[in-house]
Amino acid sequence: MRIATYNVNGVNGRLPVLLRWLELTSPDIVCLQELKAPDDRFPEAAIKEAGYNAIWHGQKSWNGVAILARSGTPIEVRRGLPGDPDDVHSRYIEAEIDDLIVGCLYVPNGNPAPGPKFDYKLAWFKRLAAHAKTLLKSGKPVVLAGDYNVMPTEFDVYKPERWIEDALFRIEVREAYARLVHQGWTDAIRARHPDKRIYTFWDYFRNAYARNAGLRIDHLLLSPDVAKRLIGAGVDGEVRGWEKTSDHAPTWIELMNSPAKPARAKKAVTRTAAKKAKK
DNA sequence: ATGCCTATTATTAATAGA
Repeated sequence: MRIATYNVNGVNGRLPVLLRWLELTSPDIVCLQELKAPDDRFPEAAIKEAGYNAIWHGQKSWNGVAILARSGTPIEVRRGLPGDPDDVHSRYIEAEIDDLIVGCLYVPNGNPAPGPKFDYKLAWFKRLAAHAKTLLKSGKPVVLAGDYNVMPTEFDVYKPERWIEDALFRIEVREAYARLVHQGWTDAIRARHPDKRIYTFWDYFRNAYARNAGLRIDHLLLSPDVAKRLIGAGVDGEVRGWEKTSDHAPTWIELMNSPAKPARAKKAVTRTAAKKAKK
């Protein structure tokens, strides 16, 4: 099964692009960010027509997140992160889809940094990490997918030195991301492609896409059970080249449909056999 | 160091994004 995350940058303005991409790649589950629409302006009918059930948490002008599922209905289990009842931004929604828990998130941008927006980003990240830990402890299979607004390492930026002071790359944010992953999550794209330059975002400015001046800021973090089922991961980069497109590209993982026991057992045997053969 | 580009909201300019 395929799970994708896509910062659409306006779900109504990008609707033709979104529908074309859904038709083309048929992901089973989709996490959307930056709907930029209030709840009553979510294009439910068009999404339904495309074959998806959806839940969403909208907001006027900015933010907004949604989860789409092709088979079955996403059952909403949470909207908003715990820890701050005064936080009015629509940046987190969580669903149960079959046996899987899917958290769809949109981390604050945080610029300019330092400043109150950066403080909000760090505080939000702290709440995300606390909730992520709770999810891990639950022992359920979990995917936390979305726009994290952080490039984890220098390898994830076209020109790291330009971004040192930026809220997406400041050391505090990189460390917060590293600590989150260290809880026991797998950064799926990096796990599948350890040596490959991969970007998920290209600025509208400066002809960034044509120059491949990109950032890797959209991530799918997998709990241990889900990580064992990971058989593929990638970015639908060509979508970034379409007309009236988002500045982000859809980012996805492919999971084995059932727990990975038989395949893993086979692999382990093969490795042991290879070792013995060497001796 | 800054603008560049693109969207939304509200009316021609401001704000946010990354």
